Amino acid sequence: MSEWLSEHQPDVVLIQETKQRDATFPFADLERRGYESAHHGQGQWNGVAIVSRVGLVDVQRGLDGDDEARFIAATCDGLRVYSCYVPNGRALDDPHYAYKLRWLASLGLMLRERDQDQPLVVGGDFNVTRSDLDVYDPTAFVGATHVSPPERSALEALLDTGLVDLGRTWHPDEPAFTWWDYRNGSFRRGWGLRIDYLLADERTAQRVREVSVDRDARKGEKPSDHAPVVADIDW
DNA sequence: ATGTCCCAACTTTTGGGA
Repeated sequence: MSEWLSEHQPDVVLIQETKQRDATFPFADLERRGYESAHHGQGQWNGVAIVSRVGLVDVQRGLDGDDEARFIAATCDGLRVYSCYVPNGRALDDPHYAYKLRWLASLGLMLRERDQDQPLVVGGDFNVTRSDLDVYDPTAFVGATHVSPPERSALEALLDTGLVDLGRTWHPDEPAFTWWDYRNGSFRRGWGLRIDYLLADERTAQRVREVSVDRDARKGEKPSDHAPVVADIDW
């Protein structure tokens, strides 16, 4: 993480699956590097954070009615940012899948009720593909989560509140995968999914210069199974 | 198509979650 910060010099970072309590989050290390942090931790699972070197105020932890650490919001230099870790769902007949749909609906309600004049970037691990272009082999996902119509509709409903999918807008024809399973040599074989998004309001989207997926971060020693989605915004 | 990784625990192996 700190190597990645040094190399890329981001102003704001949205992190998911920190998998720790607030007490162990490296606030001090990040501060030495010039970054303020807000963390909403839980323990072994979940955990979300926002790290910023351009200010960090008005922190909101948790989604209304949710008791898991999957949402944190803050304002960084006038830009409102959400860091979201959408429930995985596990299987279509698992209670966790119903929880996933409820969670997405709850985020959708919050987005519908927001101040539309407030510049906003909603980012994170959504655990949903928007379309089959986001899936390395749709036949391998028949009957699985991450591709089902209810999830995709729920994701589309978020965009319908006036948000732009920056990754797909800047890369309309290539998969731009963001996640590869640790198993099966999936990364080497190109078996990925695009499930991580940066969604911006239309005015902010117009100020975006470049969007990329940092695939290099998926290589090397003990990588995350996700690669960061990076947006360069002319702020 | 299920080959990894990590963590917790009634811990030295197993189960669960991603």
